[in-house]
Amino acid sequence: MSALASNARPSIAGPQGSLSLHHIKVHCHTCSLRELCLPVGVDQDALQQIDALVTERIHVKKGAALYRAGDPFSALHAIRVGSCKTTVLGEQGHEQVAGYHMTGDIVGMDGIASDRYAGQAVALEDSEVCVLPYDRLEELARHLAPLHRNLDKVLATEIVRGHNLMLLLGSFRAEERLAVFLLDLSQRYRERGYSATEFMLRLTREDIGSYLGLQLETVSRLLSRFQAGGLLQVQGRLVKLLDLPALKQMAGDSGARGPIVHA
Amino acid sequence: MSALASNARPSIAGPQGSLSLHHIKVHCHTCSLRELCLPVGVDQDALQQIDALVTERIHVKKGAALYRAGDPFSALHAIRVGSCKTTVLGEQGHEQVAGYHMTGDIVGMDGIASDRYAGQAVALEDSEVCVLPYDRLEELARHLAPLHRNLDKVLATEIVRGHNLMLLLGSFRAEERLAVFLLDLSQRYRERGYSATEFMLRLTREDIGSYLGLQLETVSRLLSRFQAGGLLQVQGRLVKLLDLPALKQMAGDSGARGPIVHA
DNA sequence: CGACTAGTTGAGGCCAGTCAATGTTGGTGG
DNA sequence: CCACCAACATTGACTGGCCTCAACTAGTCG
Repeated sequence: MSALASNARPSIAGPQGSLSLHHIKVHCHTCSLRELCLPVGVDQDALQQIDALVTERIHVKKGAALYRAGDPFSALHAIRVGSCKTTVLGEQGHEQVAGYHMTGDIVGMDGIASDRYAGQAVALEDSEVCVLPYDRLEELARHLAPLHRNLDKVLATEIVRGHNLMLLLGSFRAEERLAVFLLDLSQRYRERGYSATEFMLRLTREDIGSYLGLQLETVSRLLSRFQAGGLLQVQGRLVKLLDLPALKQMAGDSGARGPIVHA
Repeated sequence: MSALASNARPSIAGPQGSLSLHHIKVHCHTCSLRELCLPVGVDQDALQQIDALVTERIHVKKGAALYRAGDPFSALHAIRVGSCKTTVLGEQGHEQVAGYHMTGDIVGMDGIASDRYAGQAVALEDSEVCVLPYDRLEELARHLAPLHRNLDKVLATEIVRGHNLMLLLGSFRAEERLAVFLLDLSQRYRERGYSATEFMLRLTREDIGSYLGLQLETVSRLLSRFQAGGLLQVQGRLVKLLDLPALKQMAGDSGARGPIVHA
């Protein structure tokens, strides 16, 4: 229904031929994600060098893992088409969703710290991923200051994302968390040129709950409640946001953990 | 009482004189944190270069901020003596403790993402901090591969710390969170040569609660409960861990959000 | 069509939040 | 030195938000 339900993209065939039906040649400088992904703001020459180190652009089936917890770390992964969830693993095997990632996002940074991935990344739909070998990336970054800077920013942004999530999990009540989650999705879809008000949830209720520190029943109930209140419309995984201002108010205006205002 | 209650350190005077009473000259290569801080594993020559970029080693009074939310980002801060807490700031002004940092830790990474600090860092006692100008650090890292690697690891470790905290806040119950917190402190004090079982909490109950997503009353109650159960002894901020195995079991054995076992 | 997974909704209970009163500690100035 | 004050901490009583358990419905895929 919505534009983003499909991942159709404009032509991605490069100008220099050599494209087969089953394996279309993709390059950074012809990729529509140029402005979202790692190479923002680098010049043409640098772009080609970055392109050269992306040796693999792999297809990942829905439900398959880009990498697993404990795998030796070797590369970051940039999502070209599709989406995935990342998870953290507790000592006793408990798993929690740590992130939902879409087109242009980079995942796998948790592997840098200990040379092994700490969690796993699982495709939520058939996806296409650029594999960025980390040692070559690091080496290249030494010569390309803008790339170096971008790489550090990507890491730092993930740190900030984590901090904001801590705030969400530590100080927000269930309905605030869900509102923040929906608004975050809305914004990210808009940034990618999709509808900000109508989109498909690629995560199950359970995954959303895991991500937000809630039970799946709570998520389901809240969505129903939001719908009853005219904030949105839900039909399975399809969500239509009807009242963004009200959602924004719910997401924060009351102040985190503020006194409950009985309306 | 305990060794770690004081921050007394062995002599820090360098060999090359030039030390005044009020401003003792400190250098990376004579700093006792060499093995904990940024320059782990770099050679003598590189160490001198890192040392050269640390233009300031500032003293921060208890309660004073190393940096504030919104300040333009210019430097990372390495804690040489003392400790601090870092916080995240919500849109509506709500503040939550995001980290407790001690000797050798590096703070201020949240500023890299947007060239402004997202939260603030506040000293919990009179402390001494090395200021690491970021642009010079980045520049130097381009020539010193080991430093580059260390810097990235520091960032990545912060990412993993964030992920683990998400897990803690999203999937653990109150007593599990507190047990994890205490064990984390225990381990970090041990790594620094202090007692792993007897230490001073530098955070108030409120700060601990904020960090763990709990109310201060809950923290207080839990500490009392732990004491009643013989797990530890508390007297204000002084904590003596009496039963580490039991604490560890409480921290995870039940499995996060696992079924409550009525003993 | 049956088995399975995902989602919804209801009933009830518990963990932790909230409100409130009291105790304790540490710093400051008379 | 001690009185005083403010910040920090403890404990109790009560409440309520979210979890837990459970039954039922709606799609999906072999």
